[in-house]
Amino acid sequence: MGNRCQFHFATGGHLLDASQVARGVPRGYARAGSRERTGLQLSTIEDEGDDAGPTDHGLTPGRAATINDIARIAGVSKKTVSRVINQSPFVKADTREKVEAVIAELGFSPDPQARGLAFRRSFLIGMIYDNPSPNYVVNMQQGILDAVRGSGLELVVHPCDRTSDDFMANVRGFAVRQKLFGAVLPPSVSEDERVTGMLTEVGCPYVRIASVSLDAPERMVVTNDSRGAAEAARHLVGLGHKRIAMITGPDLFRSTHERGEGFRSGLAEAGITLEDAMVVRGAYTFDSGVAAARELLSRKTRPTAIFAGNDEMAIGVYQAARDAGLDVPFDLSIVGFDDAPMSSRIWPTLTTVKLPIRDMGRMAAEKLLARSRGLDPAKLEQPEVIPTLIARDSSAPPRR
Amino acid sequence: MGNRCQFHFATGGHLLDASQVARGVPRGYARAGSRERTGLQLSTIEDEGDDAGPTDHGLTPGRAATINDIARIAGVSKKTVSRVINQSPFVKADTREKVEAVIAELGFSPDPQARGLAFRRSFLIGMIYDNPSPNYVVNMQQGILDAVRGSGLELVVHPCDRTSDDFMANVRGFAVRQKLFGAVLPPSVSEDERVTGMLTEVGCPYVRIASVSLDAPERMVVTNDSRGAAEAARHLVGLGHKRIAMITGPDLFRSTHERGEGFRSGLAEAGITLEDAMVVRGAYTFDSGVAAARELLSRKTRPTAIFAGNDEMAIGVYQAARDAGLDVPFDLSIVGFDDAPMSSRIWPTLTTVKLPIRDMGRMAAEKLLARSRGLDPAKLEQPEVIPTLIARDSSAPPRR
DNA sequence: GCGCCATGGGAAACCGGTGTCAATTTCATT
DNA sequence: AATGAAATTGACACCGGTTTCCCATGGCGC
Repeated sequence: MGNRCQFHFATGGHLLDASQVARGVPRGYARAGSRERTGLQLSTIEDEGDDAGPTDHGLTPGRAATINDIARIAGVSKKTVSRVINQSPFVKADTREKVEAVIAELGFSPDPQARGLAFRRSFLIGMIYDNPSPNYVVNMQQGILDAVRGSGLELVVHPCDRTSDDFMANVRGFAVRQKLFGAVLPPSVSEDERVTGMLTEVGCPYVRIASVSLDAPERMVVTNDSRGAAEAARHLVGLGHKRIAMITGPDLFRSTHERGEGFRSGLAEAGITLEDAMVVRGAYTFDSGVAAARELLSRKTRPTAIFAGNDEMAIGVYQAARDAGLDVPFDLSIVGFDDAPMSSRIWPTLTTVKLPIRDMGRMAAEKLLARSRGLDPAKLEQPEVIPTLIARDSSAPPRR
Repeated sequence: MGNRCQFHFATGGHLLDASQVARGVPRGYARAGSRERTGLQLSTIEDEGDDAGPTDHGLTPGRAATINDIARIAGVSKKTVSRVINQSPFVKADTREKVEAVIAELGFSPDPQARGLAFRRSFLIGMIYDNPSPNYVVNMQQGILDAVRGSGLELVVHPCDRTSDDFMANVRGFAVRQKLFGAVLPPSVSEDERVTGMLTEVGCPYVRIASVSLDAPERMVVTNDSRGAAEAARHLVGLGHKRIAMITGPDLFRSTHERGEGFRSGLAEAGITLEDAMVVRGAYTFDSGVAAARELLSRKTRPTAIFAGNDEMAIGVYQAARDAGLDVPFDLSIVGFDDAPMSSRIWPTLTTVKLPIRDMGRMAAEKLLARSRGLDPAKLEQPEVIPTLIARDSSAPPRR
């Protein structure tokens, strides 16, 4: 077996050969400034090619350049290099240029670990979630990465189980140990006050993503689920439906309430009342959707349209409809929520309410970043995220 | 150019107040050993509750305990504490116990940044991928996390675009800057020799996940896609199909070849030849599946069964079949590959070949970890991952 | 020419760990 | 009891940055 990077030692091997330390990677740096004691500047990072062939400066080849190398070669102290890196305004223009030239030439980039150690804060954003939907999770990750691209920040994923005994200790340990730069909390973790309280206590910045404002604006990305659900109601009403039912999510989720209320009020606008008998609780799972729909469809006067709290359950409704011999959309219209990938592939394609999850992730990360920049007020007061209705083939006027 | 990611503070704001530094978090530690110059022991971490109320030792409250505190209180040098943390065998039993008691009492846990700085290696595992399937990505992340739980390692996700110009510089920058503990490379990144070559060059350990062995066993998790595809072929042959077609993936992917060859040889076992005319290239996307199936179904003698290289395309076949007025499975049997979540929700449910993605992620991470432990040979020589056929409702004997 | 003040820049300590290497103990032997 | 090897332990430098504190410099007003 190859012994590249042997880490064990019981066998006498020793590990992590220091000679294997990586080489430098080129970067570029930005300008601008603040006061001394600037603290935690994120550098603008561009991964350049390997083209910047450094002329020999007496560096050990194979060893990444450090701030000391830059200082020596540029003929300044390391503190001055640090000032340049951190965009301190107290550096004369020509000194700055000289240092930046050396930095560029050697492809120097500051070590995040060393920087983090000195800053008492890492350059890691944690995404802490307890959400079973791969689509949601991946899109949100993408969004967060969209926002941090080039900032030197990285994304650490931390799925967890909110019902587990050690949930709080686990999350706390994660945040504290990693000295997180910030945490992004999607539902349902975002709705857990224990978590936000604990994060505040340990000094970890966070941004919550939820269907209702639960915190200060700079710590919230609010998705107006209620409005999306109302939109769904209007859509069904517009098609001429009167006997309308809904399958809600589990009580545990804030979105269950918002989507329920939104739908109810959307119907109310048209003078239609969502009867209690027409509301069945689901669990945001496929199976619960099947069961709930079966129940609804067995009513003496069955609904002509069903709004499910999420797509997963809506797809379950398809199955119940099939079992009942109902034709979708003519015998039964179905509307979901989320726009899961499946929704546009199933037949008939599912009318649903789409949440721009990736954008939400990006916005959340941008709020986290805003603190380290000039506290961009525009970023901090981003308007609510408005879901959009995507009308597809699962909804149609009720058969007369 | 957009100025997203401005880090300037022209506005004078400075960030991340150092006073926000987090507090300590309780931990426990493990034993075992090696020789001096041990290096990089992963500690066993248990997130205990907040119960370990430390008796006063004159620590600044609100500040996490450091190795210095432990040393002072235990009456030993910090180096000895370090030895205990790193499970060095050169510590007398009673000294170790004394130190461990203090560590437990104060809930001390070593700072990964400081440790990483000294080790010249971080405690981060990078998952570097270019894979559009949320299901694949999330499951693999889960698997990796399954393996690293309690080890103090964290997972940093790094999606990327293999066709991008700065792909290599980007990945290299990531690995070098973060001094990754290791990288997990799922397809298609795992098949890119430029990446593995670069990682080797910069001294970053990695494990590749692919449908064929491309590297030393300790750096490979091999999924026998070929065997899975052969299983699919046997399944269809067993049902009595003779006119069988296949929709392959894009040439770019190794799995395309493996699945193609496996299917071909599976049919060959039964004396059936997969005619070239019955093989259409897809792109692993829904739309390409629809298009490919349309083409196949327009042949003078249309196939009675279609094997698609992945579920996404298989679902596309459903649509083409519907458009052609064919009943699945009686007019046309469909078999996919992956067992995407959608496959068990669509109707008729899709017969498919399931890859234990989560397990694959776990195995990959375990190989990474094995290096830092006692090089568990069992972990390093794990057998191939065998996909399993899941027979559902989309396949049936061909109509007479 | 002198004193003052604002600014640019450097020396040294420090962040919280680990590696090196020598000093101190412990213990079996002679 | 002296001796030498092996087992333990600690002092100190160092990882690669940042912060604190202080000095040097230069322009300006008198």
